[in-house]
Amino acid sequence: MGKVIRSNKDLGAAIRLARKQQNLRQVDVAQKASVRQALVSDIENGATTAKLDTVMRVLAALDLDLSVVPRRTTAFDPTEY
Amino acid sequence: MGKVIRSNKDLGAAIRLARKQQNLRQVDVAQKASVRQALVSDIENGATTAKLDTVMRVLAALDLDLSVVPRRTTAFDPTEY
DNA sequence: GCTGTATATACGCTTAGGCGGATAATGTCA
DNA sequence: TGACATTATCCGCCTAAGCGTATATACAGC
Repeated sequence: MGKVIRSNKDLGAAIRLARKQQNLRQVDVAQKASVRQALVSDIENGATTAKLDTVMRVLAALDLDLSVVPRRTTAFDPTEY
Repeated sequence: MGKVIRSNKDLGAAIRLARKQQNLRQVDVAQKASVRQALVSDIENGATTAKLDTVMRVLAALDLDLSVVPRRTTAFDPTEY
């Protein structure tokens, strides 16, 4: 299911993708999350390792959730795809 | 699957649970994550809104991953439990 | 009780996140 | 190409995350 995040780059990519899919501008997301447009830009570009707090607000603005999942060491499982 | 995180409290609980299940001390996790024991304590108690960066390191130390998932608005689905 | 182990707090310090505000690039389209 | 919309950067500033170190509780087991 969800996209695994292991770096700020990963997070930025996931956020940008979700934002595009919803046809939103950085300003829109920023407003919903109560942050500046500049910060959304930074996060999407992986330019800052934001605070968890901030990340969750931005994700919420995109109707996304953060989730903790066991790190998979198992082999590729085709039934999951 | 994974546990949804919407606050630092949620995160702390998830981390503490995982740590206990692996019979690890805060010191052990701290070392693996290259942070102080005191910080692990703070995070587990939701006392600080840590940086995403730090959170990921701690989770990695517990063989956990952070994941972005769509926020579920759907009704309760018994097949998932 | 006492002793060792684990977790929670404290203090001063450095670093970096996020702000307001503005501006520079970049894209887009008529 | 010009006008507009969107995104990327920059400034100074303030706050808090995280550090090192140390200590204070809490939690065992004997």
